Amino acid sequence: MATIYEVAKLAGVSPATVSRVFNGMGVSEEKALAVREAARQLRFSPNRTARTLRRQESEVIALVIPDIENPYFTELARGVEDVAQSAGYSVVLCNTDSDLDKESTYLQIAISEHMAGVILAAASDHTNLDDIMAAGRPVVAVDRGTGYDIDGVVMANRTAGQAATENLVQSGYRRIACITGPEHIETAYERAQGWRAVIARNFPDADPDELLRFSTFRVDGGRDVMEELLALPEPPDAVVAANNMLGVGAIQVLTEHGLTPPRVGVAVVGSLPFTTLSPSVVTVVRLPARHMGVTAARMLLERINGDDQPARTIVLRNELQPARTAAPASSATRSSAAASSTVPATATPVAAPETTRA
Amino acid sequence: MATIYEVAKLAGVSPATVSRVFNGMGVSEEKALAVREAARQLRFSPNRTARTLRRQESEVIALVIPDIENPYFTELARGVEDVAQSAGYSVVLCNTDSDLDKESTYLQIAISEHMAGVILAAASDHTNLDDIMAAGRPVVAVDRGTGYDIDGVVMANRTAGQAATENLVQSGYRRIACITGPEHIETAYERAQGWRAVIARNFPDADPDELLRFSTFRVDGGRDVMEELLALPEPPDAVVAANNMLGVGAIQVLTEHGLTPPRVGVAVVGSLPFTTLSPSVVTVVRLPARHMGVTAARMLLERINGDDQPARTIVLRNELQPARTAAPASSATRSSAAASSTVPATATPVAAPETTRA
DNA sequence: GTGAAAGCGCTAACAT
DNA sequence: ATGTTAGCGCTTTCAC
Repeated sequence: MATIYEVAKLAGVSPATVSRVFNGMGVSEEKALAVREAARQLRFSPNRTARTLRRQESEVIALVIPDIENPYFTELARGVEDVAQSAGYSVVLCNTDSDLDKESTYLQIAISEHMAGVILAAASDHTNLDDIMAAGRPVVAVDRGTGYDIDGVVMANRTAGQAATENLVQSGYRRIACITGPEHIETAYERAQGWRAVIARNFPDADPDELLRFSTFRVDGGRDVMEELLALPEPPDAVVAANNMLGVGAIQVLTEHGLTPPRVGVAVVGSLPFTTLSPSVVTVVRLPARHMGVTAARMLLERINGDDQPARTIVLRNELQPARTAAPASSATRSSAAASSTVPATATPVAAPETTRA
Repeated sequence: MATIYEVAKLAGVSPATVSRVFNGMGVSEEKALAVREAARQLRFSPNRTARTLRRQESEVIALVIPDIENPYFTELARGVEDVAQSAGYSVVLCNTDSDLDKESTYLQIAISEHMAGVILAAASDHTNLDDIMAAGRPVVAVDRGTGYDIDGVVMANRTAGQAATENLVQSGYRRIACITGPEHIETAYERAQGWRAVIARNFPDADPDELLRFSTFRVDGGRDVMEELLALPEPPDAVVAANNMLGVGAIQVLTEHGLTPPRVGVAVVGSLPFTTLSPSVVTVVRLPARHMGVTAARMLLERINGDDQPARTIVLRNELQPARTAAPASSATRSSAAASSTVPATATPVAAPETTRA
């Protein structure tokens, strides 16, 4: 590739002038034109590596996520991308596979490539950010906290778990299980806490943890644990899945056992973008993943531009999309309120964020 | 961050020696130890930007895809990642949204960041690779060709379209529509060609294109076009969806109309990882996306390492997973062969690649 | 085996 | 407004 020196020579100016043209500094119209023409002829495109080395900062931001195959995270990625792109940044996606080593490798790369900042959905609560903080790179946490005092955007997880569970209770289910992710992941724990609270309130005599299962946040995890629950002497009549993947796994297993919802009630925290269920047989607590990405990207850009106000945490509100069908007749009383609170399947709700200072 | 100069001073050696230690060149055991210790103390990590500028090559490869929200491409990404990682390369994912401008921006970045190579699922057949070829960066095409004489890995698209259609014919369906992607995308066109061939052979009197629809390769596209088909005076009794997203959209609409498969037959080219359908009511032609990623990454690494044999194209074989249920009784004769060729829902077939020289 | 020194392509003082 | 120049941190000849 051509360099600014070659362009400068062809245009009859100094390298500095070429650089100025490409960085929007003050250059006379005449010379600017000559430079652009020369650059075009030589198919010149500035060497970002050299620029980054010199400037000590690149125009790329890293989005570090635990599972690229989870539509929740790809939706998040779209939000980040859209904001970043229009601000002139490119986004590189790093998939950690929930592996702390991979995650720390990517964070190290972010440092040593002088990336402008990082948006991180931490692999666990043990993620170490010492180095990247020391390097002065802004980091925004998404989906999960980190234990560091940094900006973050999270879902209202406890509320989401509660809403999902309450909906099942109101539909008349009475043995409601909960399938969630690894206990050391904040979202998994908090959504389960929401479930716990509703169960304790409605069924004070129930052994709270008999029907609670920690697993992975993946389809397989949902499958395994659902099988386990069905094999119980007294299986549940409904289940809360703490994320989309678990929900898919659980529904698959139920379907295979001939227990398609609503024969067994299902409520899922998270959207199911690629399911093909008949309209709304499962309750969904929609998580505004795209919006989370947009918000996080905006916060990161602010930090990149030097904003140094105290760290903020933004909690995004979720939206309940109740199932249209209620529990089968064999189940107990069902509130008529539940049946009436339906929502068209095609509704595209807008998530309103509620802001909190950390 | 610390530099090699600081490490060198602390270890009592020259910067060159520090560099050698970190690049596995011959250095005495004694000095190597001192360097490592100094590096540890200073939390030194080599500056990749400087290295890349000097070496004119970085250890990252770009994976450029049209839709990061499509599970087919994320599965592909996993394959690429696994191979790349174990070879010491990191992968950055670039989402073009099927937009030629975004795509060309990313290709430009790949050049100017001196990336080691690119794996590209082209946004269309108009993708311009002149610059990146001129820069001497290896490019491997995946999923779709590019019009350039470069390495590639593709699915057997025509065969896949045929297999999907044939399965519906054998199940007794007789008015079989085809929903496919944009005509200028190779995979969309070829899968439709497979459908065309089977229809022409079995129903020579049918107007071949009455039931053919080009759309986008997205859920919405599948929905819109499925609605259109159902509104026909004589709607189809079955449909071939040319990719996973179209399949999801089509099935959603059918379900909403109370026409859940197999009342209307559905065959999909591509896997449906997140569906929750009862076991195998739709026929799936499984596409080995992960395998495609693995293969492409291996080819790219060979090129990066200087291999300069003629360009190769590898065609991956697909695998038919027939629906377990056949057409409803209202449909015409159904071959008993179809009913017997079932496959357990849990089977995880291994895709065998077949190699071809371009 | 080891060190000295040049230079990758760019940007940002500084000087004019 | 424009040119000159030093230097970002590393790798790699070239001497020794």
